[in-house]
Amino acid sequence: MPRTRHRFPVEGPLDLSLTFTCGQAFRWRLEEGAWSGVVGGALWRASTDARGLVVDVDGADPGAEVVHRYFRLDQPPERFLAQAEELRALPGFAALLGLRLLRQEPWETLASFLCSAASNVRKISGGVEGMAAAWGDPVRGTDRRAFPSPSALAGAEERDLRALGIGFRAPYVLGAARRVAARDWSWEALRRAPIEEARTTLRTLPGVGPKIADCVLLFGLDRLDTYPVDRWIRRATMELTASTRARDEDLERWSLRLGPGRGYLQQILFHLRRTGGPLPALAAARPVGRERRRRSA
DNA sequence: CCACGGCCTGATTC
DNA sequence: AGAATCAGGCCGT
Repeated sequence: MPRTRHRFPVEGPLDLSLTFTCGQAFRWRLEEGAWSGVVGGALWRASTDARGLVVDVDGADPGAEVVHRYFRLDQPPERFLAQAEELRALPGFAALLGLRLLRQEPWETLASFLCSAASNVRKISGGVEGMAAAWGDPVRGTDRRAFPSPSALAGAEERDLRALGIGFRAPYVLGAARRVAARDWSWEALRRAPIEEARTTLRTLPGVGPKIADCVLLFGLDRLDTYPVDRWIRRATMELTASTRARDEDLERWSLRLGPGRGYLQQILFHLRRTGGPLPALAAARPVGRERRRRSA
């Protein structure tokens, strides 16, 4: 079986464990000391050594450039911190800079996050892996399968999807697969569209609201100028700004100050809040949204 | 515009 | 133990 080894020097910290388990991707697992995951039609095995990142590919090799881009090695973390001096100083923040935002395939990202509503990483992974097992093409030389195409999934029966444990999300995945498989759907157009237009288009898909639309843009369409507001980010941002009555929309507007790389910061804040508990208010904190006016004396 | 309950299901909590 | 309760939302009312 074909196997290709790619090596890359890495600028800045890289923490594969954090990167694969932080909840942006769902098909990576630790096996025999290396992280292995299916990307496209091949099995990748990733590890680090003193010289940087090592990726062994089983199956059709996509080429070094594709692997390099997948790991976003062209954009080291430092690049995203220019407008986030205050966040850098948060306890525990610096240790998370090894988290890298992957560039994933948009359809797989969409299907995965459709399964994320009121769920958790473990359960989402089960659903995603189950879809691959049932409708994906085998990866030669391995026991795993590629994530199925929209048209492959569009032909599935809802009960078979439900059998994977994704529950009420099954019709969303099916409906979205059918729409995306249609001729008039274009991921490339979405990549180039103004951000609001892209969000609006994504939200026409069943099961896609503001949060999932932003996740697809952030993780699947290389749009780091998004700030998906979920439960955890809501809490984190409210605490950072000392707010009590902010709407998601207000929190998102606040995030604009974090700059065009705010999506990366969002993922770090997500992990920080989820694993570390409440965050301290920033020095310059000012409540956002519909706070009651302080009565003047 | 806002608030609320329902939705599958499995893990955690009481 | 067996019954609530809760999860990285969305949708309809």
